[in-house]
Amino acid sequence: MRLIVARCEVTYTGRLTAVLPEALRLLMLKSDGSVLVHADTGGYKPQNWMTPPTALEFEGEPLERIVVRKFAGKTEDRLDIRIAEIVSDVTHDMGEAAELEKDGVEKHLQELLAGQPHWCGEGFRLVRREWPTDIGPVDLMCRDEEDGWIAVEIKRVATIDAVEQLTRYLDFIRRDPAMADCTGVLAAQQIKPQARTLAESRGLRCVEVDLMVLRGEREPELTLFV
Amino acid sequence: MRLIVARCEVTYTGRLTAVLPEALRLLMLKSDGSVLVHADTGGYKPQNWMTPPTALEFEGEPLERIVVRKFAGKTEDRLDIRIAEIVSDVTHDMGEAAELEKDGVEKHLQELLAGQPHWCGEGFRLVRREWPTDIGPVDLMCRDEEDGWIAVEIKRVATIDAVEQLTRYLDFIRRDPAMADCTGVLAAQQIKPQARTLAESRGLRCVEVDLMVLRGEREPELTLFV
DNA sequence: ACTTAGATTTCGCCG
DNA sequence: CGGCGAAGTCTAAGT
Repeated sequence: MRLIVARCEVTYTGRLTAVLPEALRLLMLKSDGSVLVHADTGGYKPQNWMTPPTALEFEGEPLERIVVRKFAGKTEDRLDIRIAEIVSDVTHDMGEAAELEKDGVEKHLQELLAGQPHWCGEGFRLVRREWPTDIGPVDLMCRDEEDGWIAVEIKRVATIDAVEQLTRYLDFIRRDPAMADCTGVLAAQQIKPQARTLAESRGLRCVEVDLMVLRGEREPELTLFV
Repeated sequence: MRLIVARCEVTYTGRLTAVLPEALRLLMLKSDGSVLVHADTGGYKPQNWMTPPTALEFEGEPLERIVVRKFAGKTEDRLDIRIAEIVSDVTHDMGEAAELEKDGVEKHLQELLAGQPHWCGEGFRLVRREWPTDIGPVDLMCRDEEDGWIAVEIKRVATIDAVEQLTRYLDFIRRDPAMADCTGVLAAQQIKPQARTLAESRGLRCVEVDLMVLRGEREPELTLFV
């Protein structure tokens, strides 16, 4: 990884046009071809960047210009870095960094709900996970106490997109006469109000689930009015 | 900005739990409180990070541990960096970096079309931008020469999602008897063929607009057959 | 190569 | 402060 601290002006042309006026910034050139331009503020995002694969071109001695090119389809993306002054320029061999181990993403929610489908609805039994349809798999397919079919879409945060997704699945599932009365449940850690509005306007049930409760690490909230 | 190249192990707990095994990485500590952990590969994204506002805690001399805390509502987010070996540790005063000037995003398109709604359709007058519905605001609400209502959805690149979005808005708008005959227009710099097909099958008009023409920097194309 | 869906999405705007 | 939608979203997985 090459780290250059320099006073520079950066121009991006591609999907849009963007110009960064001359200022002191960090240029991060990764060994996979990534180029990131970071300011001292601005948080997570680089001010400008190019994702791999890229072709780099260096001009000047000392360095005066870096051109980063990418051939993405018909249009060429280009990052043009004009360097006015170099404050620091170091290269570190960092080798291979181990992968990130994550826990708590949507997949885990699906695993937990598959094992305890009653959190999706009273008396639900799991038929199978990743129930296939012509347009992709539904997260869970369940049956209720009256043997009715229920397709369950699981999200960490459910937005309107999730409602559309579940609606599409149901459209296809119901084409099978045996499942014409299949209903839908949207299960998520958090359901956005507008997603709930849309879901209920389409007759889809909404269930908010708690990861801690699913893991048995917290008691479910008591129902005050029975 | 403080740049530390170090062999370290990083643990994140918050919205999920993630562990990075010990390896050589770049730690970027920005003056706004951002902390980014970058590997030499992996492109654009940091392997781990925390966005401002944060509280940093340093332990050991030489540095052995950095704890980054964030108080986001009810749950505390925490990044725990355990440093095994420091390869480099430098701080640069980068001052204020000028803002990024972007050009060609959807907002500009909406501003320009709001000022010249006739590009969306003959004789259109703007009623308001960001017309509210129960499921979110429509980009433009217009009336035509016969005082008919038209909802306009604006996109940089219109895909099927944009058609679905406009359809949803119309479903809700038309529930008001006074607007039951509201029609829809999809306006975009580029309309994908499948989006156009779906839109027209639903009776929605499609308009491709040219940013240069809207700005008056280019003459509109002549209509060959009048 | 293209499409789809997830993401600790992040970010900005408007209520 | 929360909700919503755009983003040069990025990225990984499936086709």
